[in-house]
Amino acid sequence: MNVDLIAPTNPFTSEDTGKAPVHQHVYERLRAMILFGDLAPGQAVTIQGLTSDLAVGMTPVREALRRLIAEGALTHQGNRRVSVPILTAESIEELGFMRKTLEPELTRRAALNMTADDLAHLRSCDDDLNRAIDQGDVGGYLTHNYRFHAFIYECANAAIMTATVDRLWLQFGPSLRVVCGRFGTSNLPDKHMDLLNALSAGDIDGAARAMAQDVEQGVRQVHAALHSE
Amino acid sequence: MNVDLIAPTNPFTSEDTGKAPVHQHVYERLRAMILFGDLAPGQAVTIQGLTSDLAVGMTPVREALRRLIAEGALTHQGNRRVSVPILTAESIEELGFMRKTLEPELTRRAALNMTADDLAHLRSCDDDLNRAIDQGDVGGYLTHNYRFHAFIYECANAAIMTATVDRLWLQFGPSLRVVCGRFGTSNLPDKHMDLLNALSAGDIDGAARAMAQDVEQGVRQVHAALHSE
DNA sequence: CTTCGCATAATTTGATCATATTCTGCGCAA
DNA sequence: TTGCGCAGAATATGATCAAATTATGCGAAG
Repeated sequence: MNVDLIAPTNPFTSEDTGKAPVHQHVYERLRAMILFGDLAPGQAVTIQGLTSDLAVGMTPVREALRRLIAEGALTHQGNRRVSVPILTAESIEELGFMRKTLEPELTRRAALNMTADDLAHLRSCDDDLNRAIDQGDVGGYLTHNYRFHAFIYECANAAIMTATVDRLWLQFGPSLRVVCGRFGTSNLPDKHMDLLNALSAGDIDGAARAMAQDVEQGVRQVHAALHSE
Repeated sequence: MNVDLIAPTNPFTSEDTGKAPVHQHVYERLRAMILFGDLAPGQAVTIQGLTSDLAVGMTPVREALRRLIAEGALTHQGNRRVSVPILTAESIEELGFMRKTLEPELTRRAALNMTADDLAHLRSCDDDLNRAIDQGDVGGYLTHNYRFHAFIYECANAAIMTATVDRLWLQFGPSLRVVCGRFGTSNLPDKHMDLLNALSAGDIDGAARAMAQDVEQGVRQVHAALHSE
């Protein structure tokens, strides 16, 4: 969702801070910006810039950054400088291997737990996704594609594995945005239809296979895009 | 808690004050304590306790804790309370699946890069490990077992995968200590000999298989120990 | 006279600490 | 048993110090 970066002294904002800690707010904000490509690979992130942009103290900002660095979403670029990591071909290959291993397994486990309501919700996610693709809405594509996958993994009831995969997506995010920005949303085939059909039919192996192909496609596309220049 | 401020075996004690940030020192200290079982599962960790024990401000402590929480080594126990996580049977199974998937792959990649010097060093690690086992030195066992595995994965030249596996070990650490404390070091068979032989012979598949069996044994042991009570 | 290079100054940024504020949990009393 | 208040701990801010990068100015060479 889009939250306004401006108007930090809005009196209505004091209500949302009453429940969640500030550092978590900062974390979620930055996380979304990274995951959905608002920050480009290589872009520098400064503590004091965030404190003034978000109108919060530096301690919450520091904690959020430390957390994101630990998750691989940001890196300590040399001397006291934090930036969005630029993926090398080797990094993409590693992330790809782990994604191709873990995400089909999560899909398998999710298939065992999915209710009819879950499937319906998943279908609506995919509809939103296709709508975004048709409209060439890159941000919408990234958001809904993530929600589609994240919802499946949530159904797997495997917190640690899901958290691990989430980290992989965080590292993929900025590069995915670059790919989409370069080629648009027209050439973004996915295996979501196969996946939904397999899940509906209770075909666990088929669902896992469809997910593996979906991941394979995404990884291949990013790899090709970042190597064609 | 028992935290000695002076580490005689630390080679960086002479010049560390001018080079490394305090929060990293705190992080590494806590990380070692968790990894090698100095902190028991369920044990609470307070910010103010660490500030007084380590004689540092609370900002570095907060950052170190936030980082460890992000890595899964600590958990936010309910409201504003941090503790060492207690692994459920499901968590162990998840960690086990990921370890059994990733660590053989890292072994495979390491086998391609290993030099004779690397192998010699690995052998010396294993010797230290066996010595610790013979002497019933639980702390030494945990330390050298970690070093043995960590060195292999370092040779794989796969930073992201290695970091992911490191996180898994961090989550396993405290429970491993419980197992060793309960059963001692006598019943700790490993497949390190098979692994070393396969690596020496250049048998990549054999090395991966030995690693898979080693991980399988460890996971099974922890699972059994934490379920037998 | 202009331009390049190096040394020094200034600004920016990160790291740490001390302090204030808020929230949670526990004990005590009714 | 329930409500109130107090102690303790965590969150958040601002100030201060250190380090690094950038900006600037002076001198020498072409």
